[in-house]
Amino acid sequence: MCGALSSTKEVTMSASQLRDLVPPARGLRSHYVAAITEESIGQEVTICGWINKVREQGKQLIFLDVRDHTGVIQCVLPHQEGLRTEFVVAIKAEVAQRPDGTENENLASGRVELRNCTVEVLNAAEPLPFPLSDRLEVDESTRLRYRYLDIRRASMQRNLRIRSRVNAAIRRSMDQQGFVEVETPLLWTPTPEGAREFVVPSRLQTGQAYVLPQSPQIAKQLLMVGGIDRYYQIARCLRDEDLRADRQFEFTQLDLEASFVGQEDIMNFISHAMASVVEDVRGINLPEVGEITWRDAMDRFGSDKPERRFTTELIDLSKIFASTSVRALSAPTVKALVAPEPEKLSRSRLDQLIDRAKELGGKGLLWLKVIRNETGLSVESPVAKFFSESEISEVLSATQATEGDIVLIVADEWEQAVKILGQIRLDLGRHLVDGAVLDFFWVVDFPLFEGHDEHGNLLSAHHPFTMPNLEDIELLESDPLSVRSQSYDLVLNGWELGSGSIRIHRRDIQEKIFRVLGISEEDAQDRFGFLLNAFRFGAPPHGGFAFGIDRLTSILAGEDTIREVIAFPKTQSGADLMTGAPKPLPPTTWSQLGLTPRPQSPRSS
RNA sequence: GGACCUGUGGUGCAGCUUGGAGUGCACGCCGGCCUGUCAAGCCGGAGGUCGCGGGUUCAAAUCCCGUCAGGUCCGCCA
Repeated sequence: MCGALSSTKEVTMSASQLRDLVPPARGLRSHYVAAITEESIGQEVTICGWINKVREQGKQLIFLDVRDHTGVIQCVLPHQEGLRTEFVVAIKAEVAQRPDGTENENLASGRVELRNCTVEVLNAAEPLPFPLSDRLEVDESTRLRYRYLDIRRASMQRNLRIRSRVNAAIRRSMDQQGFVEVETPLLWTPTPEGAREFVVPSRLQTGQAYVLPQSPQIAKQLLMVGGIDRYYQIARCLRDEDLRADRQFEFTQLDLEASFVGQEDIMNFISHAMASVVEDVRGINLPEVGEITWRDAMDRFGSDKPERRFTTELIDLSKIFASTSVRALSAPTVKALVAPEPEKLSRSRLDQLIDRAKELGGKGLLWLKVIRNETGLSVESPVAKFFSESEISEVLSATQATEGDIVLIVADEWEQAVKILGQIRLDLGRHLVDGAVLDFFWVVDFPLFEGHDEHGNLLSAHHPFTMPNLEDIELLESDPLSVRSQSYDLVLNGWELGSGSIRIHRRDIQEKIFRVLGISEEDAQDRFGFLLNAFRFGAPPHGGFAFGIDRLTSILAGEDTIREVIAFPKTQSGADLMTGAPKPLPPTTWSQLGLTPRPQSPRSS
């Protein structure tokens, strides 16, 4: 999608705010277009940019719309051959008031025009392969093939400039809060667990490889041992995982870590940065960022990153069906959702929802349509006949559903049930939200562990250095799955912007955690010995956070995918359509690395 | 690894269900006209391997199979 006319985009940056961004002109130009106003009438100016449109009006009159990144202005000149769209020009001219009745209110510069123009063509241009107008939709692969042209479009200009301001606001906030920007290596070593990493074979030591960091996690903890106290970095992270609308191989995080502080302090640091960004980009004061516990988020919204901008919540029916004879509902947890816009749920749409529930790993989904008959409210459903009278009336009272409503029900293990219904809640309601609203909040009290691996060992929910909640430390051996961690996520509009935790700095607790994770001492030494060694020499208590700047920027820009806020993104299959990367390498390059590629990959054959 | 959607002059679409000549619309491009246009207008013109390969058929953009590319999602992403 590249439509730039949605309301969210208009609230992002007004014309007057844009004008504030216009830098002083230098070089060939005396003015940026947005700096030319009615106050400039009578002045001589030189503007530089691209011809946006040529309107020939006969032999004696041509209108040229000239564009720079700040705006478009009309130039009036007598007939002149050889001017075409997207030619690069410098125009020396006089600013004049437009004649009465010819003002254009759709143009910021529409009350003035340039006259007595001297047009210098700095460079010609062939006709473009696609129109640059934001009003016209263009296939994304075409845009990516000619990304340098796509970037000329107003929406990309705006998005990349918003991104720059996001970065600047973050740096300002971090600086104010006493954080030190430290760069960490890109060519590094594998980190424990987590995402698949990109590998860079070593030429000097063939057979060995560096790994590109999925995040600077370990590095920043080492900086705490090094006494940096408050570190941050706008860091590129690389993960060799499948791409999505909100995921690229390489993405950018604000990464920070601080010593001698607790969870609330870290959350305050981040909230300060967010407030700084929102104030800069949206011009509004961010209200205090609220909190919700993980348990609460899952129970009410079926997600650890709830979209709260529409109010439909999951309703617990487990008690009603605790001893039911409806076989599909005999499960530990029974959750219900009163569908928004039930009139849109045709029989076939409901069948799709059942398939969706199965796709999400569930056994299915029941639906009850609430109808009115002689005796009052009742339900219509393929499974209605299995329900007892009292079950139906209890469901109706628990859900407050009325005539015409459709109640969707999922029964399963608690986490499975809420997740499935939570996703369906999103599928049905996501389009109902007000795009201009920013709903920031913290999710806290995550569990320390999530389930077991194939060997029966516990799995870290965050990472193995996450500090348990000290109140729960006794439960580590007896009931580990109920141990809460000192970790926290920041959620914005149903997207997980980022997460963080207080780290373990005490050896005894770390050993205990490794034990329940099934990581032996040798194992630990082998995988992250350098970190454990560092911790032997006086590691301060510390914790940190990281959040995705691509996601934050795309939300602030009102875009649906992070590709819209990345200058040169890759496609879902990891290709760069402009350069053709990834490409085959010449045999000598492989052999220098001590590698032999498999003769033919399915892709290149 | 899997599911679904899309692929038609430079761009965006329609045509596909129900097979019958590359048929249509809008934008752009080229030429002409036009002295106040601004999504300019009017007239004329050029531009196509219907993603690719195979099959069915007298006949395929259309039906079937495969494949490639792009997208959305599941798995994956501590």
